[in-house]
Amino acid sequence: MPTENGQVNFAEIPSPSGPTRPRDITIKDIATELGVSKSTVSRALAGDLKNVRKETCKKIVETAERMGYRRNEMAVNLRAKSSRVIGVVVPEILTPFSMSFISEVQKVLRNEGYGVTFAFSDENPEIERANLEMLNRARVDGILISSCNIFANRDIYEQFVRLRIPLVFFDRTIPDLPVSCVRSNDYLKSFFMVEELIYKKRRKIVHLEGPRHIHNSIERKKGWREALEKFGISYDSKYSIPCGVGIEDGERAIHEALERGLEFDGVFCFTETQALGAKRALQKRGVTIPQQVAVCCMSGTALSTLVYPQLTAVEQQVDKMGRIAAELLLEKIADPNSPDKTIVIDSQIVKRGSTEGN
Amino acid sequence: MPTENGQVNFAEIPSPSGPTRPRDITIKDIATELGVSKSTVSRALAGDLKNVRKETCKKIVETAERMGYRRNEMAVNLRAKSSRVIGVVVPEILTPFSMSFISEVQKVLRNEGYGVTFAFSDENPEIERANLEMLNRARVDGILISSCNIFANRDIYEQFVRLRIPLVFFDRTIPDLPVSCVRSNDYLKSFFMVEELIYKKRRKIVHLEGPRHIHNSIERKKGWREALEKFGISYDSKYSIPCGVGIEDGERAIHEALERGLEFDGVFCFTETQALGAKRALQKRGVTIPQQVAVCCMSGTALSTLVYPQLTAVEQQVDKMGRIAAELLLEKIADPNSPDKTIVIDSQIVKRGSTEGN
DNA sequence: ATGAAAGCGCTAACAA
DNA sequence: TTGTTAGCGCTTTCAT
Repeated sequence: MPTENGQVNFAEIPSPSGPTRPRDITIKDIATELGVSKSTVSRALAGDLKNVRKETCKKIVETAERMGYRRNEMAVNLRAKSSRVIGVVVPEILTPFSMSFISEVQKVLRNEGYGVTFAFSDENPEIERANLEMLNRARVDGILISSCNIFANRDIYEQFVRLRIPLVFFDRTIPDLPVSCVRSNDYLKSFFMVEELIYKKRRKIVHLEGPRHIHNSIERKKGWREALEKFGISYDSKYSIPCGVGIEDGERAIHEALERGLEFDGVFCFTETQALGAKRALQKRGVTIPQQVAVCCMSGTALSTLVYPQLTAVEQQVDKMGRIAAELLLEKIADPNSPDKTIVIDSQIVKRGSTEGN
Repeated sequence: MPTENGQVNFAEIPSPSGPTRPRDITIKDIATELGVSKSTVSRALAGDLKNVRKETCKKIVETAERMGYRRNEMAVNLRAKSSRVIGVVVPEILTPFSMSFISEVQKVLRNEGYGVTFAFSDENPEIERANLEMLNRARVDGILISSCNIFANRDIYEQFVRLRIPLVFFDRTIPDLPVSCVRSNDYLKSFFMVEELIYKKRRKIVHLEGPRHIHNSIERKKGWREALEKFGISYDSKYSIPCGVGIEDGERAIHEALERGLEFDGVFCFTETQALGAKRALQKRGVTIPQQVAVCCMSGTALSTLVYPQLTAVEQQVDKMGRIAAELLLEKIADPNSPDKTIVIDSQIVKRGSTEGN
């Protein structure tokens, strides 16, 4: 419809692409609406009661509300040179360990006003690298990472350290890197678990080793070996089977062991996923668990009690690890020059026996 | 150390707070270094071969590399008024369902150059609301959500629709909302599962109902009821037990049923978490599963086969749901006026029987 | 093929 | 107490 002066009123013509997204309200809009300046609005909205009259403040907050103003974090972040986002990088997301960790970290950091974004490496250093680069471009304020490989991405970790991007490792840590980290006492826990199996009359205990590119493998193997020795069971390399960390890896390892005619009445796995694979392999062969063969691993959480009732396990205190990791990171962010800390969680060992029946 | 002209060279004085984070390299730095303008650098880095001489381009890309330039996404996003981030909101993160979904969505969207950020509602509408507001302030380009309550946050969902922020619901959808959504055919799958139990000679099948505030509850209950009717088992309201979605809820419901002396040989649960609770309750009472009582639920993924071997389950095709959800969202982002679609996944029903022994 | 300048939305130093 | 102004790092007209 033409207006009085014969001009076409564009507002009335539906655009060919239909209705479009309404422009967001900015502080400038509020300022114009009230006839004050942007800065005053900014100050009022920030709750700066010292520098803006209470009355003006109230007025501004109200109109902001009314107009549906929502602060544009992108602009704030650009100015502040800080994204208020923390990146969390985990090697896998299937086990309760990862989930509980993520959940706890999320809780702590959100509470401090940080957004949390996750990246999953899928046990693949290439993907881990891509993820780290992505987080870096996004200018995250810090990174929590459980590495999938000691060697492969060391150069990036070091680069991040040089760039002074706060980095905290958890669970799968990297030796000799100047960063803070949290991990559990792998040696102690694995020693304890194998000891448990022995108390349960198992003598021929296979160990599905973790791969060399994961630091924890060594400690856990040591725990297994020394527990055996404590009870006079001499080390036999046939019983230590190198094995990847996936379900299929665990499954294959057990199949092969059975194929080779290896005799065993217990399996101590490096990961929960291996344990699941081992379980599957044994069940396919009709071996009952834990009657004929006991399977054990270090598990994520109390939830595991329900989920994997047949597996003997020592629970790691994942939520504690999550909380500590988050706090270490916050410390580094607050003061990049604060000293690095390594925290080993081994205070309480929570034992859980496998359900005998089902 | 004073310089030649007697001035103090500040660079040599360690700041009291120790070394500080080196300033990031910007396009301006590169421009100055090469004596060209910011615009040229920007163009070259964007690979605009039509508007910058090949030679200049190469020179710029090289120095960028050498100086360790990393594009500042925050600035890009502010200018583009788009964060290139998608938010995913899920009610819980314990079950394989959520994990698989997240994993799949992540894969698809990262591939399209989007960052993905997750928020967990913990089955609490207040938290869900807070999360949505947070995502909104962060100006996410779109949101994938599985709602934790049909009623509670309807106003926000509608607000998002009005603001034309692309929103796609999955699994737990909301009736009569003008948005795209993906879900499974709850009726069909639950009918099928109960039918399975009946084929296995169960006649007294308890249903742990989902709460009224979740849409899927109704369909699943209907499936249970009609499967019973198909086999001439008449509906008895005592066998339909209202129940929350948590592990504890399932546990409590079964305890109470046993307490009341209700006789049953099967339990059909609304959620996996309920099923875990039911399992725990039965085991505490020494009831064997599935010999005395069969427990079943709709489960997340093939992983469940390993994780919950005692539970009969119909697998939802979660990865497919994830892929479709992501694609629907991308469609909406590309064209906000594209028509809403509702996709019901029911093509294949994957059956899985419970392990009898262990 | 390249440069100058404006502007995304916000905050903060400085001025009034 | 409030306003003016500059600038965070980038892209993109428009001019050269």
